Amino acid sequence: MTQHGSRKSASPITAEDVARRLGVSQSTISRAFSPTASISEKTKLRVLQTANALGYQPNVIARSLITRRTNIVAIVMANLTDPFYPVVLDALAQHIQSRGFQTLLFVPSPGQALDDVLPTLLQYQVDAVVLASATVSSAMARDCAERRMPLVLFNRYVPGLEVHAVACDNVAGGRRVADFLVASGHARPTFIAGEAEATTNRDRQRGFVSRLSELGIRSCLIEEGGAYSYEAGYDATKRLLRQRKRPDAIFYASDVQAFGGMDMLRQAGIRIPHDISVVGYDDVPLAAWHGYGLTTIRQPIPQMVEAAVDMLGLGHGDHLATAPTTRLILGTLVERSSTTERPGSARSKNRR
Amino acid sequence: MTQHGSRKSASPITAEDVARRLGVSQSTISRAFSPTASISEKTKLRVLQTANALGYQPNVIARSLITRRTNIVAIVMANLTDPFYPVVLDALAQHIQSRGFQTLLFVPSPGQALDDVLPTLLQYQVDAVVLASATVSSAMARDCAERRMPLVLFNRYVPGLEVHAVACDNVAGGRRVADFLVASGHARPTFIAGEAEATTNRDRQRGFVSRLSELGIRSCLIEEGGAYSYEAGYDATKRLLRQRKRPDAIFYASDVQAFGGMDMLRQAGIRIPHDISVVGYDDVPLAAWHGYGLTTIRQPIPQMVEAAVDMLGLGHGDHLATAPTTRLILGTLVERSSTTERPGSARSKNRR
DNA sequence: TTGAAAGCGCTACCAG
DNA sequence: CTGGTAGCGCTTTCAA
Repeated sequence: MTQHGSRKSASPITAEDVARRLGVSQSTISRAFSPTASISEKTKLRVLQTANALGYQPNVIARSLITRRTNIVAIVMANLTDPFYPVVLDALAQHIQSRGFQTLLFVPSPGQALDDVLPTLLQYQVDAVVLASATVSSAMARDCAERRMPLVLFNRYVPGLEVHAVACDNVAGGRRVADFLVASGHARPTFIAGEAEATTNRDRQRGFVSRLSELGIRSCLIEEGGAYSYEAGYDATKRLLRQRKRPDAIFYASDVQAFGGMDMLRQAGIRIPHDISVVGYDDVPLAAWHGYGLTTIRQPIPQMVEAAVDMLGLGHGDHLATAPTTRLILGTLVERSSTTERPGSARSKNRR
Repeated sequence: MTQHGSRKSASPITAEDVARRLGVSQSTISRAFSPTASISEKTKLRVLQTANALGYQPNVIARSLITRRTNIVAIVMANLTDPFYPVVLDALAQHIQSRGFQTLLFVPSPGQALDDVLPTLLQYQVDAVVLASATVSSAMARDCAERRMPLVLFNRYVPGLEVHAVACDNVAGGRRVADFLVASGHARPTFIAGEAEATTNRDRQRGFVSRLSELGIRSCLIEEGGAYSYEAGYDATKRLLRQRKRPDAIFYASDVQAFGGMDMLRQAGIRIPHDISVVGYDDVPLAAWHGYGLTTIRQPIPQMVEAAVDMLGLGHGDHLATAPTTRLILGTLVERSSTTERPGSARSKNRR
């Protein structure tokens, strides 16, 4: 239908070209592509028609120079090899696109500090930034605030800092797991931690331990994991098994670690859930696979993504209006085959 | 060290601001940020210093308007939930960044045609496009060529079309698996296909079947998978097991399918590799996990990514010089615990 | 409703 | 080496 071609031009067609062809002013071309501009339906049609015939499309880069909005949102995300983040990225990118924005992805290289990447993104005049990797220093947060640059932390937050953030309610998640394990009759639960510094890790641990304590279990064993990774889960579990007293349940700070742990347990001849129940956190797609059937806390990615994008206040400048807040969203426990009732359990019903 | 701040300006600092402050021309500021421009070391230092003090950074959007290069590469990628692509994206993005470019990520929504997204990307004046999702129509390829827009297909190609493409040599990969399985004494191999239309799938099947045939096995069973997914592998395997004669080896068109298949086989009480050997394709990180230990063809992602980025000819315009070519890169077989020697095997050595 | 003109922030060319 | 000047392609006044 459209017939581009013929022109072997390296330099693309401009509004000027279309204008000349139609014998109208260049402004008229511009107006034809602006929904709010006042232009007669008739000329608008003529313009769009020949624009299409010539293969003309407005140069949004040039536009952004005057409108001061690029319609680009930056996403900073490392950990792409962790199965959790691709799901987040997929949801984020699609959500952003559906609002008419594009996604500039930044993947920090291993040693790269965030302080390096933010200036680069700012140079690109992005309209907003989502940080799903590392956190932000107070200096950078201030910088962004001064530049009126919407910034939201995803799945992390900085306690004392005035920054928008959205995360799963990890404390509540940890508590939920404690409730669940105790209710199903577990007496010697263990927590295997993840990335030591991460708020996610700390909150999950804190919620878990404190709730256990409230329920009368004060001796929760804690094994450091060191990282949110398969190997970390595997190794930590190996270390754990050297202890004299074996736990009857293990709560891993993340699903990937749980997978490593489950593989380790099975190698050691320990049956799941018969000998040890296993619980993870995230509910990555893998958790539902038959090979694992992992009971876990589901991070409500759709809601989290929606909240994050809302906070950016794309389009209207209402981001500026709202004071920086941390939105915590409740996860839900998804019960699968990696956990079971222990004798003496308070619950009598069987499930699923 | 740097002291931004003080200015509560919503409008960012421009080169003009810095110039005024220093009592020099705006051109001088520009030159200080251009490596090739001729400017005395002394004034350059002065400029950079006060620029830094004022928090000034060149607006690359404005720059790109005149240089006609945005230093942005677009990546189109769906399938983010397939464990293979995040690894690719990670490598691609980092590689692109290391060359001083940024990545504009486009994730097509489920039903969205590629014909929709390309115009959008072109509006953003990206310097190049990597297509790692779907393929390109000849009309679009022509469009890109006319606009001198470097375009490379990743992990796919269009047979009759003049477009740059890089992919694993899937035919060779399929043949390699055939060689391996026959050499290790397998007599009744089966292929479980993936996404029917994908060149990757077809090539793997073709290489596998043709090589088997050369080796004297003409009766290779083929089961349609329909998709590169865990469920597809699981279901296809279930169907397969209803056949009267059970295979002694299954080659899945992709790792994810193999995982689904392995879980199915185990549920059916079939031992891997004792009863059936399993081979996948991709070598996603998961394949190395203890729970699967999948023998598979490793896609050489680093080389593929490097080749792709080279083909884009970022920076110098040498993309235009080279005629569109399809670069196929050899994968390697990674042997793990999902395969074993069968009695009567030509190979006598045991392994790992 | 339309056209002319003034920039958005920058690079690039031209003199000096 | 530096300062002026002319745009890059577009949006947006301001008149007509």
